[in-house]
Amino acid sequence: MSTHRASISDLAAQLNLSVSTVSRALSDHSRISDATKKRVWELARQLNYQPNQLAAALRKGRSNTLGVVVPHIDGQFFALVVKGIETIANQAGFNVMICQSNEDAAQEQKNVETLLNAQVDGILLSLSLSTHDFGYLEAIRRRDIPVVFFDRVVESKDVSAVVLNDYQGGYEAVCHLIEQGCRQIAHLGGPQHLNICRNRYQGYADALRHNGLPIDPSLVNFSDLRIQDGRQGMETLLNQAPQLDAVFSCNDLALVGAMQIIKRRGLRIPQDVALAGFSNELFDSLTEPMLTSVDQRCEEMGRTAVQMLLELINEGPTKVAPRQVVLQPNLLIRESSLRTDLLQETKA
Amino acid sequence: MSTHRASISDLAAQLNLSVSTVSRALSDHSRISDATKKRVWELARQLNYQPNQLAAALRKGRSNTLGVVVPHIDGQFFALVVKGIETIANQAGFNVMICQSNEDAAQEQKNVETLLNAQVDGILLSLSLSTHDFGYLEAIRRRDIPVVFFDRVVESKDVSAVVLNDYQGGYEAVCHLIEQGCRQIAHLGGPQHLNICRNRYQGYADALRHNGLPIDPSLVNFSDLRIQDGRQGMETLLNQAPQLDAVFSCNDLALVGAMQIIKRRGLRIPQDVALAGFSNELFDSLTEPMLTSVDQRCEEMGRTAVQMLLELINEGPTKVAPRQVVLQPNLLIRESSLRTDLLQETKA
DNA sequence: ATGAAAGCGCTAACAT
DNA sequence: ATGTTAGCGCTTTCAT
Repeated sequence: MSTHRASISDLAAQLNLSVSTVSRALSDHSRISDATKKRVWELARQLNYQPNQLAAALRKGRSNTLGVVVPHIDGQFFALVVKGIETIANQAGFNVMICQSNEDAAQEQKNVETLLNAQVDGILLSLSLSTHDFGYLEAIRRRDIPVVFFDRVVESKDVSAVVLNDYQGGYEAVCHLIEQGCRQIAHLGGPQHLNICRNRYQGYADALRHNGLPIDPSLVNFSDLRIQDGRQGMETLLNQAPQLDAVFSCNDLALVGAMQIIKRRGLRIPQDVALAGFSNELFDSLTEPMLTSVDQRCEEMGRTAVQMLLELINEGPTKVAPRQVVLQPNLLIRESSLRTDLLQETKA
Repeated sequence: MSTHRASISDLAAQLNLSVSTVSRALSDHSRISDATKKRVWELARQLNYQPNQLAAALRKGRSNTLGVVVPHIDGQFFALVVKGIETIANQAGFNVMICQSNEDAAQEQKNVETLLNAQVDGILLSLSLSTHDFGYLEAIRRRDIPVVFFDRVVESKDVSAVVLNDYQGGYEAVCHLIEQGCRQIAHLGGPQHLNICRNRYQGYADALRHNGLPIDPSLVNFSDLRIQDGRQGMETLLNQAPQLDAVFSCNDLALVGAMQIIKRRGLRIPQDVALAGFSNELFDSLTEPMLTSVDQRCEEMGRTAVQMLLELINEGPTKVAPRQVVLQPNLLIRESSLRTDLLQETKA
């Protein structure tokens, strides 16, 4: 017995049928007799027939494969988004090819080309931090391959995209701190050329304003939000505004740094200083106290993005108008901000 | 101008050449004149010709795609392994398709079938926790598709695999604790039916033995190693062996739980109790004190596994004998175990 | 140095 | 209900 893989024509030959009949039988075509179908299926099982998807893809002009480009796959956020993408894509019978741009615009462009050459049916794309020139995206449009952006998106009404409402996340977190009785709320902000950081800051500012609180520049510190930036930022804030009673951070890493400084100074969390961050990182439940944070609904973002993409693929990119979906964030209240007894720990 | 994608025959028609000549020119065949090559390349550039890899793959019987099956993609470990895999695979001109089994044996089998149907040239596989029946792997062998296992492997000399030396990791961590002056070293162990947990425990036991220390059952606690297991395990250990002066944990999550209990009891780390864990999780540098841990060389594992797979693909699976690569772990010493002044913080 | 022709395995008109 | 035929875009023998 050879190691030869059974093909449709093998089945056809053994059954004295034409390849087309076998092909139809395999796909349960309505005008093939039940008897024939049974014979075909039985032999296919026996010979362990597996369709050659490459050939089918070539013929049909459709690979049943989706391409994904993310800045990186390590780190909680994109890993979860990808998980969401895979779940839905597989359910719909699509394979997924994942590429990492490593935050590099050139690599991102190469990734896209790779995916196009692999004849993917659609692309899910989250831009690298260094991508400023979007010209190369023309290549995708020229090929009529649908694209859906997620999280890091081209800000345009002409593209399909799904993003989180970062503004709302900041707004809710700060409102929560105010509800807990905080009145001097500081902010650790990120690079303001990034829309997510800008929006979170805007949410912070508006929450203060709507509650009749002033925006005090000495309560705001911008940085790159690494852990050491959080430490340094907190030192600065405590020096120039020792009366502060809460911190809202644009990410959780900087918040951990801030927390270290606060503890070191002998201040109590949340009684003296309440803390809230952004991203609901895994470690938020490992610190003491556990950190309140805005959840970004990563998996949902992934699921939504694929659903939009599948729609574009099935309807044809010209028929469906581009739209922008905005997901609502989910504030997870933990010990670091809860001054009352009720501890609301939702999900993870 | 149509949205039609240029194909080889388009180029051939426009240049009054045959498709075969154009095909050869594009692949820089030696017996095509430089003049012709230049004409072909020029027009290809103009028309933005992109080869249809599907067609080439069908013809060549080679898809230039590798399949990867991991238990899950979130979580530091596999994300980093995948990163390593992608790096090398892309360098070698291979695409990568990633599937998640979600620790489910049935899903894992489906993933493998999906990859085989997608005509991948090789498969990288890390087994799910629930995989006990390896019969389905026969399907891969029947197709002569090379496979390399990593981390969670089939323990057999007949398969190619790359794993970490978990025994050595446990051994080194415990030797380090002994060097720091600890003599009553406790162990938080994982499920002993998992070879990684068993090996780490063996490393612990042998390190004690080789240093003339007794193995005291009241210093050992087995669990599933979630954070709450770590807390509970530590309570138990401290109750039944209050004299303990160090803990080696089979993973870092349980160690965090243990740390919380130790702090709560007012014991100092590392002066009263020194701590060492396993996996070098991201949060190890966020806790106070920072946690000593055994790094698993995730990216290197990924890189090594692809290299082995590419070798199998290029040489043919029958020509290269299966081999098992064992990577040496890397102990990262941080504050939680360092009783002297020298703080050795290597890499991240 | 170039061309003609076959074929990878499949699907889908277009017959009958 | 089944068969015939063409072709997806490419590579590769075999000619010349």
